[in-house]
Amino acid sequence: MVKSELMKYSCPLGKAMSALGSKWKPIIVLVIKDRKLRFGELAVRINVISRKVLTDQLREMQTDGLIIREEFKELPPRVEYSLTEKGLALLPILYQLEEWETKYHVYDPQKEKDCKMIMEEKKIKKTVV
Amino acid sequence: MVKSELMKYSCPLGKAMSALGSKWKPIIVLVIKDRKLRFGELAVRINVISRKVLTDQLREMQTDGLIIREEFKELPPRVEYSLTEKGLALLPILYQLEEWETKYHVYDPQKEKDCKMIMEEKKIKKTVV
DNA sequence: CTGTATCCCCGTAGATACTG
DNA sequence: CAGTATCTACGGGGATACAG
Repeated sequence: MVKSELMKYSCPLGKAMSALGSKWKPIIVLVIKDRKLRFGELAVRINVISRKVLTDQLREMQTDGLIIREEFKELPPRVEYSLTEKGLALLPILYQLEEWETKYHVYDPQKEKDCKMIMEEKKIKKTVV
Repeated sequence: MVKSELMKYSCPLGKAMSALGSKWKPIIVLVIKDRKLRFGELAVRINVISRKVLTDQLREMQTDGLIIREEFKELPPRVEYSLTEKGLALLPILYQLEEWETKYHVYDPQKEKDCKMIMEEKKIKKTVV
C-alpha cells in the first residue's frame, strides 16, 4: 500500500468514493434500480460502455457489496444482476445528485450539439439513464 | 469530442459525476465547508495531496462553479477559497454519502493496520476529513 | 505564501477478436 | 448469451525542483 491509496481508508467519504467514484458505477446503480437485469440488458441500456469494462465494473461492485450476481446454469447462459441493500440505499443519494445537477446546470449549446453529432456518427439510438 | 466523453453530457448524473467524480473534489468541498480557507490551510488539512494536484483540482472546481477563488495582491500573497451556492448545496449530499459508508462499512483490520503503518512511515500526523 | 514546470508512472477504459 | 483475452492509449495523479 502506498501513500496515494491512503485516502481510501482514512475517511468515510474516501471509502465511499472508492466504491462509487469510478466512471460508470453510479450509472450502473441507477440503471439496475429495483429490478433484476441481465447482462445484455445492462449493455443495451448503457450502450456507450464496452462489454469488458461493464464486466470489470460489475465484478468490483460485487466485491464492494453493491450488487448481487445470479448465474443460471442454462443454455444459453443467463446472468441477472440486482442491487443489495447497500446498493439500494445509494439510490436516494444518486437522485439527489441528479437534482443538484439539474438545478445548477449551465446550458452549453455547443456541447449539446457535439453530443448529438457523435451520437449520430456512432449510431447510438438511446443513451444512458 | 469522442464517444468516451459522451456520458458527460448525456445525462444529469453523468454531468454531476464529471464535476465531482475525481479523486479529491468531494474531499475538498467537505474540507472548505462554510468557511474561507487559504491555500496553505487546505494543503495542511488534506496533507496526502500534492500541491500541484490541489491547484489543478481547485482550478477545475472554479471552472465548474463549485468554489470561489479570491486573490489578495499582498506580500506575501494570500488566496482564499470558499464554496459557491452550488458547492454548498453539495454538502448535505456528501454528508449522506458519509453516513451511507459508515452504516455499511465492512471493517478490515488488515487495511487499518496498513494505513497506520504508512502514516507513520510518511510522518503524516493528521489526515483528511 | 502560492503556486508552476517537468517528468513519469500506473490504472482505467477502449477496441477487437475469440470462447464455452 | 455472457463473457475472456490481448493489446493499446490516454490522462489523472504524484515527486521534486523552481519561481514571483
